[in-house]
Amino acid sequence: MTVSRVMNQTGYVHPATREKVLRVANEFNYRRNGLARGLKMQCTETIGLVIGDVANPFAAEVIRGVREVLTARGYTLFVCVCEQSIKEEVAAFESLADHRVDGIIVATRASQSGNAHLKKLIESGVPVVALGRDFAHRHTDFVSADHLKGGYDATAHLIQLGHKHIGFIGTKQTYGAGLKRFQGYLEALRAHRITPQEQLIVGGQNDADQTPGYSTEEIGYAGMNRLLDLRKPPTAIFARNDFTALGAISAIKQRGLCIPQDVAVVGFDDVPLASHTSPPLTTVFQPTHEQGKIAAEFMLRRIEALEPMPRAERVLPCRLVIRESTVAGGIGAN
Amino acid sequence: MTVSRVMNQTGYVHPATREKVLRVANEFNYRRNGLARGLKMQCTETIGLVIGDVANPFAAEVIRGVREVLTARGYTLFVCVCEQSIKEEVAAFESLADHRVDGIIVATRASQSGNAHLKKLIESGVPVVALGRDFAHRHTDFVSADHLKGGYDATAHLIQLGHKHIGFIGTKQTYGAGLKRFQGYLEALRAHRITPQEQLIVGGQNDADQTPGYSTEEIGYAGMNRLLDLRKPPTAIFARNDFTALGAISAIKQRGLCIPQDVAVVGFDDVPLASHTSPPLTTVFQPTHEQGKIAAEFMLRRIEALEPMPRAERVLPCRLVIRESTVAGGIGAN
DNA sequence: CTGTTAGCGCTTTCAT
DNA sequence: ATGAAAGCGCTAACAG
Repeated sequence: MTVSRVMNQTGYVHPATREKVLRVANEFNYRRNGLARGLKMQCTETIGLVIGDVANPFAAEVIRGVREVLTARGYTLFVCVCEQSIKEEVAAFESLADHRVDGIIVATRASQSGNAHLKKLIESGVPVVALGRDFAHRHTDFVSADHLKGGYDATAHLIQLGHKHIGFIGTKQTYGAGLKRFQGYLEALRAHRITPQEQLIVGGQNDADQTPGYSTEEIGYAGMNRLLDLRKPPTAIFARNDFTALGAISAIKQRGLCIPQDVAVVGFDDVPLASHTSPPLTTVFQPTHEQGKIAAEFMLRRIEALEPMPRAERVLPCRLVIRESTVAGGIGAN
Repeated sequence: MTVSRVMNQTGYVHPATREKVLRVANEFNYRRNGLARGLKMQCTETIGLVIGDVANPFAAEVIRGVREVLTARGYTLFVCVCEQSIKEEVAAFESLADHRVDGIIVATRASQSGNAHLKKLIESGVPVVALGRDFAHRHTDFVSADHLKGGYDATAHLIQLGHKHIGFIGTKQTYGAGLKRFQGYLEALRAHRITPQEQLIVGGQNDADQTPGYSTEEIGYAGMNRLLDLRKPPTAIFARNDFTALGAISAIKQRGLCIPQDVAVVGFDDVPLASHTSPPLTTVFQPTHEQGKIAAEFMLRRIEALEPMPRAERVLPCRLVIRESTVAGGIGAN
């Protein structure tokens, strides 16, 4: 008991006794048992973050934002990665819940079974915040960027430059940010009286419930080649994310075509690399770090509220960043 | 007790009772308490991975490799990220140890204070495996790529192409992979009777004990500009990693110089993007995924051994990947 | 086949 | 200023 008082710096302990305790503790490499503590206290001061693809800069930024807020408040973040399948995502939920984290921030792509499981989790009393992922629940906060508007703006930008034949590259999805961006693309076309054309839309097969991963360079490269093989290839491309855009750029250059003169390209995310490609990539910036911070704040508020709180929502605006991959004349264009 | 038997599928339980238990458990959203279980069992079937910079593809690959092995054996991986400071790294160690993970894989950059803390951890009985990080301890396994030889090979490749004036770009370090690569650079120069020149070596200041982060495009870009401003700029560059190399490429192109004719560039890591840059980047591949797998295997072996095991070491070979940033003629060169 | 006892290491409360 | 008792939820070992 005295040891407990010394370790937690709580209650009165004789200075000499404290010294002795600390000395002996150090000598025997004593370390308090967080399991026993958590068991007694009914909280672990620990938050879990479930994320799909750590390779994506998006993940890194989210983690940074979340951590920034959590560590400042004395919480520890445990990140669970699940890139292979929904099964692993569910396993991550189970693990975190088993180990009694105080809350779970979910930043994976939504899916039927994932959502179902999440709902059970919430009903068993675990505070949950959804980040950039469709999930509606009365007791779950939600933060995301406005992917729909971002997709719309990117496409409208191309249209305003005079393009009418605009392709879309990216894994087809039934959920999530990718779908929203695609919908933005469709809406922008329709708003400008351009009929979307099936053959201008390419990407992986519809495997949303199988692979939580992101669209890659490979998909961009392969997709672009498919588009360039058309009798009437597009004069502009909206790629679902920057990596896919880079793959597309690679394919375009390989055919000796010029960007943006022959084909203009827009990406999404504004990864650090986007300003260093040649030509620098026009893209849509999303405030990832900010999303992480807000998710963490939502979570802490939820935990520290004694009673179940109503849902909080926050959708942050994206911002079109125009570079030389759509508008010629910059130094970096070639 | 009967509930415990049902949940763990151990011992004999009457089928009817089992049914009833499961039904009620489901109804009340029962979930076993991992804290209590861990407290009793003295193990949590959980491994911690401490990593510095998740933004780096290296991290993603390590995680994939580690996870692959751990999940197959029923362990859960908790990733702790610490990008800001050694202080955060130490906090991550503390947290993981407090929560009684069964072992800790450390993949941050080595540092004085980090190492000291790690030593205490090991002495308190936590199994530790070091990945790609200098750390010598009798009871700690070690796995890494051969960064020294990789750096040597990259530099030797440039020398064999006829270059004598070869620059190095990357944060200066006193520990870790970056230092090894730099040493490889120096050794290769000396082996070919070229005297290293101070002004050809650029990078951030020596802040190894402060920022566990990696060398970035910004450093590459700024460093390259510094080198190009010299009266006699280098004809070839070895960059500490691919991102730094990309920054350098960006700077070179911006001056209207050609790669590899005016300046040849070699990176390190072979990130997925390296084959998609223009020109495609010559770089040194390191088997990151493999390192993750081996680290996890070492860890499990160590955990499952009843007695303290002697140190195991494994240094994996790197492989030079020659592309058009050093040898002209490829399609992607421009 | 099921229940009882004890104890994992901690903290809250109450006594000294 | 320190200690004793009780209990957090679980499981190993032993009854029944």
